[in-house]
Amino acid sequence: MKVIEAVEALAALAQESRLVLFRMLVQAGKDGVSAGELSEKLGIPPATLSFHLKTLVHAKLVKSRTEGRFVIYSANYAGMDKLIAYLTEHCCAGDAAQCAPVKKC
Amino acid sequence: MKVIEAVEALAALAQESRLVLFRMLVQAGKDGVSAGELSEKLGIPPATLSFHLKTLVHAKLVKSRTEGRFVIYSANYAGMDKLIAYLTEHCCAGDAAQCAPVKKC
DNA sequence: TTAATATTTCCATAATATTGGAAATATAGA
DNA sequence: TCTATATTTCCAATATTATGGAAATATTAA
Repeated sequence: MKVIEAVEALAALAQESRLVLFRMLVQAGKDGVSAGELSEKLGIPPATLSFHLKTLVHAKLVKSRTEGRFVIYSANYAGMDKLIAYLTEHCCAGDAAQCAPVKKC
Repeated sequence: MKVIEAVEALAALAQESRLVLFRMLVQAGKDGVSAGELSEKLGIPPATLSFHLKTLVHAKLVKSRTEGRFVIYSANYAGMDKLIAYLTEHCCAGDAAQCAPVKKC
């Protein structure tokens, strides 16, 4: 993962609405949630939510599929894995023993 | 870790100069690096760098100590651990098997 | 085809973040 | 004390991001 990609993924999560949104999608699992349901549950107007979803999709943390008139969004676990791997690597660089997450494993 | 704290830590890292800066501090280890040396190595003017350092310190990802006229900055591994733990938890919530970082452990 | 529903794009406004020169602050040494 | 060095704060310009109403697009069902 390149620095720019990491920055984009971090920026996508560095906003309260989007972090809450992402958590909701992670909890929803593979089935995902429609844009409308997300808008309603989060109390965010459709246009605003669409902007945030686009940001997360572009950062490869969320994916979408179309089902009829509905667009279903779901967490992209692979993208999140890459981000966590990047952070873990750079957190531990030079001295792995300093990094608790690795010690715990 | 609360959502707001996670957002602040993510935002602190979601900027290229700061992510590169943080990586440099992680690699430098406990000894840390002075503000001036960071400014020179990164090619960022002192005032701008000071702004970025303040952002990282406020997010608890970096700490500083004063040595004479110098201010030495170093990575706060504990803070980074908390962020990674938060992300790992919320990445895996609901179905731990989906999350590669956990499977690898 | 027409009406209803779902979502996105367009656009303007508002809010927040970034940048860096210049001045202010702080410490060390002569 | 005076000067040099290190860093931060102040401040204003610039850039980026967030917000949401209204219009546009797309699909379904009647």
